[in-house]
Amino acid sequence: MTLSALTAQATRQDNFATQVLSQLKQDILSGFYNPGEKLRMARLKERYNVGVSPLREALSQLLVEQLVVVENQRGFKVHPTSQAELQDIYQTRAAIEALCVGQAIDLGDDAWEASILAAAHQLKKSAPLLDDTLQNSQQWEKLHHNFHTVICLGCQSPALMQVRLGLYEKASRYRNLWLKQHMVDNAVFDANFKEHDELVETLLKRDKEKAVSMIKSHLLAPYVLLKDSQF
Amino acid sequence: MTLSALTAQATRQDNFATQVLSQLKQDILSGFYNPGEKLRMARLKERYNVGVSPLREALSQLLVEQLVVVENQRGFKVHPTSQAELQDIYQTRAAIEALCVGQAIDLGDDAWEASILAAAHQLKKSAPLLDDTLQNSQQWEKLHHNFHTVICLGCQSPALMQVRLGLYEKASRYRNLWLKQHMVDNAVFDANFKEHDELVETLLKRDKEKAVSMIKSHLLAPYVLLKDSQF
DNA sequence: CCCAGTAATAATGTCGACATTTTTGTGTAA
DNA sequence: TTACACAAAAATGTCGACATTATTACTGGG
Repeated sequence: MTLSALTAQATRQDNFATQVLSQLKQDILSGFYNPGEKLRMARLKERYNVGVSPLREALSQLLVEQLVVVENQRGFKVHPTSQAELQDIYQTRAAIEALCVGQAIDLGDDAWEASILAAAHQLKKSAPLLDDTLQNSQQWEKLHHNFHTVICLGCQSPALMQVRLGLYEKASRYRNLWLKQHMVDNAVFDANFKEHDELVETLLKRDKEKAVSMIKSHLLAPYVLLKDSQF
Repeated sequence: MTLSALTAQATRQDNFATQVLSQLKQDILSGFYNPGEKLRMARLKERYNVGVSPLREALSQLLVEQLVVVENQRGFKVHPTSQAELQDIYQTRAAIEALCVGQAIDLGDDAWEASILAAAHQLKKSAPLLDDTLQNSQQWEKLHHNFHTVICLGCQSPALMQVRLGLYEKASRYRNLWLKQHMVDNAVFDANFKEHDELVETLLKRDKEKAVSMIKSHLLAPYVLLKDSQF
């Protein structure tokens, strides 16, 4: 216990289940495990260097987040993918994030506007690196997500933000699976630099209707690419 | 294991964690445990007749649903309540359910309309019993929730329905805590029988704007009562 | 050759035990 | 009396072991 806790450079304020949760989630979202793949305990124990108890706790949480499924006495599997779920997730995500943006425009203050400009700036600065390594691509995606998160934070609703995050994660799984399959990186989705500038402008002008509409199409753009793929 | 599994009349297709999850959730939502109350393992083991493993799995799931909180090495507590969260939950719930209703009006078919009429009928039939026992009151609340669920099902989005359910549950916790505190039953909230009739009519007419508006005010009505209470 | 029934193998779900940490209780000194 | 240090008690988090259940392999009959 002390051994692996230290080797894993664990903050002592997290228990094993919490650590395993984030690793396991990352592995599922990144496509390390395939949809529907059986998650045998022996293998998981070996990979994450923990016993079954923390593993089952982590898997239980992923169960609620619908990233794994369970059948009694038959263990855990990675949540299967489907065209129907892909569509549901992307469309619902667009609707939810549109809701966030709409409320943010009503409620956002000066600090909100400032944070948007800051996030947009960081995003733009990292854009030139896009064609570079996978790591840079992931870094850009992180900034991209941060940009949208900051916008949504203006809605001032933790509940909405949490729902939004869950949908983002599930969508990112489909995106990652697609990227893995097609051997390209995030850059494919994000040729729309201009959209961000225009979005910022629209938000600062508090043009609710246009901003909501832009967000929806912005988030559904990747779906158009993904929807005809095989998962 | 076999013993308690049988005494609890357990369907063999559910493991202990699943059974404990529903009981524990029910106990939290019903207000059996107080907000912020410490959930000591010894007590939980005794109450639910299981070991720590299934308990921790169930609690892990409630953690994701934000019905409990955890601090490392200090165990689990019931999620605390707050005015801020009360407001966030009720307002977000209204927004989400309005979204469901809006989409349902766009997508709902004949079967959807029929199911609404059926649910409304059942609800109306059970209304006369309202002043009766606590059990009838809970039965009515169940039918009431079913009525709204059926309406929302027209949106044809499992993701949205799941989000909606989570918010309903959290809202119901606040409602139950309030009821417990004020020593009255659900009937207080539901003097609005006419609203249901009018809502059905509006839905069948596909008057989206009016239906969305009605749902919002319908769901926020209890909040007006709750918001000035002490939790 | 293929299928059914059965034995073996493997994997799951649960509990009890142990080490670690937190909390409680007690006594001493200022 | 209050504050602090230290000891005792309790509670948490984890693992290994065990019973139960599912899966695979094998054998014999059709």
